[in-house]
Parts: sequence; C-alpha cells; structure tokens
Amino acid sequence: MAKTTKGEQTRTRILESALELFRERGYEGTTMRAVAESAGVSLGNAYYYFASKEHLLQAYYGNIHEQHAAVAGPILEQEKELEKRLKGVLRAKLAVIEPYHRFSGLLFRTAADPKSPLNPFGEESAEARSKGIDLYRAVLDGVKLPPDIAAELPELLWTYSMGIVLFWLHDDSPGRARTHALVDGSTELVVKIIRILSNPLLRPLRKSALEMLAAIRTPPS
Amino acid sequence: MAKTTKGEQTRTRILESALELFRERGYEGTTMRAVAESAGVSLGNAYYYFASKEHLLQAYYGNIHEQHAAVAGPILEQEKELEKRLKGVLRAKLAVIEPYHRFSGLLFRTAADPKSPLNPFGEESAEARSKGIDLYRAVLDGVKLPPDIAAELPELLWTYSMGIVLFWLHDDSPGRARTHALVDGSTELVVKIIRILSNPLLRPLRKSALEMLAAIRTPPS
DNA sequence: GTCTATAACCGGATAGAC
DNA sequence: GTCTATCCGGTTATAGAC
Repeated sequence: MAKTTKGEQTRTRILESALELFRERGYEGTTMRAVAESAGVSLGNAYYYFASKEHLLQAYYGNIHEQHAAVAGPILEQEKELEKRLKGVLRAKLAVIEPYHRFSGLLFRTAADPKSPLNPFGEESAEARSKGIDLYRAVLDGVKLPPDIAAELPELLWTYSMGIVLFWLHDDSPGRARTHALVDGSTELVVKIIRILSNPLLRPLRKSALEMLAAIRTPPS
Repeated sequence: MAKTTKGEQTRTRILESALELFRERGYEGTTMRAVAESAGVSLGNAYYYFASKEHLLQAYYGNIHEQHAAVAGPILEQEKELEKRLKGVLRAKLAVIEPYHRFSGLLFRTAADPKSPLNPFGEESAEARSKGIDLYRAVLDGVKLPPDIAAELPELLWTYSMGIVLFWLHDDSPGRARTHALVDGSTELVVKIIRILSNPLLRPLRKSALEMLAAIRTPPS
C-alpha cells in the first residue's frame, strides 16, 4: 500500500503533465510553471518532487528504457543467432524512440554535458546505464565467446548502441532509412569482427585491446 | 583600415573578456553581465555584438581548429610512421583544448543538438568539418593503403577523433591520464586494424563495410 | 517528518530611448 | 552603437499545513 501515498500520486501527476506538455510543445516550449499548473500544483511543489526540469526529462528517458526492455525480451527469447539478436534489439530501440525524434536532440544535448544529471556516463545515471548494459549482456546470452572478450563485450555493445542513437538523432532521412542501413550494416560487421577476433591467432591483438580498456576505465569511486 | 573600426574593437574586447572569464570561472559561472562589465560595455551592448551567450562559444570553436592545424603541421612534417602521425595529431588536439576542459562540455552540449548551428554534422559547419577531415587526410599522406579504404579513411579518422574528444570531455582523471591511455592504445589498435584490413583476404569484409558507409552517407543536398 | 504554497532571486534575453 | 529598464522562466528560500 505504500505505493500510492498522496505523494506518489502527486509525483505521478506532475510527471505525466510534463511528458504531455513536452510532446505537445517540446521541451524548451514547456515552462515549469505550465507543468505545475497543468498538474494542479504550485511551482514550488513541482520542485519538491523534481529537482530540476532536466530531472523531468530523465524520468522520460527512464520510461524509454523500460519500454525497450519490454519489447526486447520476446525478441531475445525467439532469436538464437547473435546477429539477429543484436539487430532485433537495436531495431526495437529505434522503434521505441521514434515518436520522440523531434526533441530527442535535447537528450544528447544535455547528455553530452559532463555536468548534467542525464549524462549517461555520470553517477546519477549509473543505474540506468547498468540496466542498459545488462540488456546487451542478455543479447550475448548463450553465445560462445573467448572469456576475455566476453567480460567486456556487454559494455562495448552498449556504447556501440549509444553511437547508433547519436547517429539517429541527426538522421532526417525518410523513414530514418540511413539509420536502418547503419544498423543492418553494422550489426553484420560487429558480428564478423567478433568472430575474427575470437580466432586464437589474434589473441595478442585482443590482449592489447583489453589492456587499453582496463587502462581507460573509470576507477570505481 | 576597415579592420579596426570602433565596432570591431568593441567586439574584440567583448570576446576576449568572455573567453578569459570562461577559462577562469567556466561557462555557467560566467554571466553575460560579468562579460559586459569586464569589457566595459553595457549588457545590452554585448548583445548588440553577440546574439547569445552561445555565439560567444562559437568564436572559441573556430579558434581551436586553427590552433590545432597550426600545431599539427610541423608534427606531420617530422613524423613518417602512421601511428606516430596519428598519435601526434591527436595529442596536439588534446593539448590545444586542455585549457578549455572546464567548459568544453557546454560546447559539445550545443554541438550535439541537431538543431544547433554548432552541430558538427550539420550544414552550417560543413566547412569546419571538411577542414577537420582534411587534417586527417594529411595524416594519411604518404601512407600506402588499398584504394578502397583510402577514400573513406579520412572521414572515419575524423569521426574517431570526435569520439576521443567526447571521452576527454568526461575525463576528470589527473593529467587526463585516461584519455592519454585511450589515445595511445587506440592509435595502436587503429593502425593494426588498418593493416589487417588491408590484407587481400579480407577484401569481402572491407567491401561490405564500404557498402554500408555509402548507404548511410548523407545525400549531398 | 511529509508535503504544499508564496514570494523572491538570478541571469539570459529584448525593447526602445538617445 | 550604446545605454537603461524590463521581461521571462528556471531555481531557491522559507513559512507553514497536514
């Protein structure tokens, strides 16, 4: 019963008002005052629940991940081949975010700022990030790989998926055709490269790559 | 003599005050009021010369490329080996942008927004982008490569360099050690990969990669 | 201790007089 | 080309209600 305290309800009302207004008028076109009014609360009250306007966006993108995970689940249960699993998950992502293409620029805009709470590499998104990485761990589930790569690959694939999203943001081709070409082409390549790198002859190359990854990793704080 | 009209001088004064304050206090920490005061003009007058605070940043962006090209030139004249050429140019970039680390996030923030004129993939930066790509063309100058890759490589390297900068933005390790590890490790890898891909046996892989690149390329408008 | 409201602050941006 | 006055919206301080 702790789930629908009055506070929870108010919080939800504010968030939903905000998301609706964002969709209607875009992010910049939506004022915190309008959000508060539309939710039937005072401005100060809105700030009691959401520390900033950006945090409202963060909730918005949190939703996206949940939707993505929900759509990706069935795909992963059905497909066994790595390339299809990866491609399916990426296509699902594109489908989920498509309605928000218009103002997703805002995501990257803030995400690229190291100081923003939305920054996917920052502390505040640690949870969202690890959920995202988990999804790519699931993609690799049941795939045979040399153990040294296997440990690193989920995070690498997640990073790769972020690159795809960045490309998508800038893609205004009809039906997002260019991004789809990128997904189709790059998943094929990624899988081929993984296969090639799995070759024992290339173990030295793999090793130096993995050493680099260790060196650039953020020390756990 | 058209060069130093009163207007030009005022404009320069405002810009220099701004860049100095940005370096000292960061972008967000610098108010337009402070910029105006430090330049000895009124707030409104500052806006007469620069349409927004962001436009002040744009000026910085242009400076950086010029500095980078100037520093990179001598390096390329001296080094003959691809890995050293690439590493040298990337290190030069890091050296040039280091003083601005504190507020470069902001730059990227706007630059990553597809609607921003600063966005490096957009139309308005076409010239800046092609200059950047030219620099990596120069890096490859004199390097023997299969012609199919040779055509694509400058743009790929440029994109790769943007990735390095993105990483640097988020790097708060002492002396930017992690980014330097990334540069050292990744240039080595990049060169190895280019070598491997140059192997005639891998021509099919190369071919599908190049086909993908063609498919995702923005149609010339 | 959890929640809500009002008033004010601050800084980016604009209008319009000189 | 320069100024002053003002707007606007994100954010904060703070007082009090439940």
